[in-house]
Amino acid sequence: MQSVNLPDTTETIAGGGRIQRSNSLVEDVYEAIFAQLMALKIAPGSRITVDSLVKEFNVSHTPIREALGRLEGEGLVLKTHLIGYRASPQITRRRFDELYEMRLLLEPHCAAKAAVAMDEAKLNILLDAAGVMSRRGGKDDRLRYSNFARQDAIFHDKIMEFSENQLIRETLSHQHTHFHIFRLMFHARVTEEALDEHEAILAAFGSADPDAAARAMRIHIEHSRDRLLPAFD
Amino acid sequence: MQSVNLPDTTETIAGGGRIQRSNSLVEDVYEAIFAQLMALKIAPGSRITVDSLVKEFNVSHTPIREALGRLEGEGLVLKTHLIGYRASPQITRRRFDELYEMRLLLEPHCAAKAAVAMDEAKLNILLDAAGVMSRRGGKDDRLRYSNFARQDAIFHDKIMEFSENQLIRETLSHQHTHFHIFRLMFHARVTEEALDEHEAILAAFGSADPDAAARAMRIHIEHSRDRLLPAFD
DNA sequence: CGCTTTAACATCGTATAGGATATAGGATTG
DNA sequence: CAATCCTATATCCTATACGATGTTAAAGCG
Repeated sequence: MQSVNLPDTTETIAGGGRIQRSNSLVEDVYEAIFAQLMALKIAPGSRITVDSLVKEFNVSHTPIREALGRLEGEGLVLKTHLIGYRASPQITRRRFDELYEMRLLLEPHCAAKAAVAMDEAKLNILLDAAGVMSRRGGKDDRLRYSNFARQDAIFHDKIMEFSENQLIRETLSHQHTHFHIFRLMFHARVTEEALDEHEAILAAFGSADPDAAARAMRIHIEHSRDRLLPAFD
Repeated sequence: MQSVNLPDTTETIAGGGRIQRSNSLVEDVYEAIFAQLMALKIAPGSRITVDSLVKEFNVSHTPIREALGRLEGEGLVLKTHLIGYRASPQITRRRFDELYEMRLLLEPHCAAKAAVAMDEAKLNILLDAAGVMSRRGGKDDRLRYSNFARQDAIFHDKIMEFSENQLIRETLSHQHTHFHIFRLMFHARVTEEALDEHEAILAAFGSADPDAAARAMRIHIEHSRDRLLPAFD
């Protein structure tokens, strides 16, 4: 009788009548640790002992070790022999620069491709993701930023999806997990600027203009970089 | 008393006198499975049962599961609950296209950066990696291709290293593992063309010309793609 | 005060057992 | 004869106990 005190993902039935098979314990444990990393409940660099997770989740060593191995493969945790696991350290300034250099190489190009493939359905999805409607929704700053971070992630991810390069999409999405932790650590404030930039990208999509989309995306990423840069001071 | 019948990586002493601590069993098992995947001893898509590895390596379930988890995190194996692990399936045509699209976005840019940062020491490393000396070395076609594949990988990786973006380097290196398996499956023949293209890149590096380097890299990748494309017929 | 020794502790790995599920092959039934 | 059901085996999944080994930190000594 084991129980992972977590979002209950055991045996859900989708609308189509398809039975979504219940996840394995490894899966649940993985999700649980992942969520704790993303929520900073486990701080970057801090140690993660198997035993503490055993007690916390009420499961045995086996599935926890396997889940930690998977997290290690994804680069979210590190392992040192005979010392144990620890959360990956905070992103460095150097890594930050590298990430933005890569984003600038990939995302404008993909934005241009997405603009070509744009149609009304996709545009609506992006409008929704950008949260144009709920722009002035937040009162609490922290909650507001949390919402923005999620929206921003979905917005970019959807554009990558529409650009029809799954590999690039996965690559950036993977990097985003690290980046998300970095942003949360400094709970950067949402600036109206970022939302304006999103709308500029949307405008380019609206007119299905690939060059304008690439340009708007480039500017957005560059400004995003510059907004976050002070975090390293 | 357990023994992984594998390249003996237990306790090596580097030149500097530093003691490289003996790897954990998980590490050894990971390396062993990885090597088998890269050597096609485990075919893409084929099942990988824990028990068979237990018998083969003479170790218990625990480190094997942890190592398999790590491989899963890296995308080299897939897991289905209550069915088990299997090697990731062969790369699809679609994925192949996506990979080359991404390479074309990243590598020419990095080649240009590398050209700017080029000096004699780096150039010599690249000349060595390109195997300019041993160009006509191989007699056996298969062995010859195996050598070329390794050289090509190192050549590109070194260029990424010199372009000083570790993230891009890691990203491409990671993709290369999948790509390597694909290439081996079709044991493509080495063409003199590829070696000529490498030398064209080297020439651009020799004159520290970033534009020429980017151009040569772009051409090389495009040709590489076209050479491998017939594999999908 | 600094170094060495030692003891407590944590991690790593082994071995084993039992429950759950998938897959294959045979038996039953229409 | 074909389709369905059922049983048996292999495999996976998890839990648990134990031993081996290395780390860590405190204690002792020069």
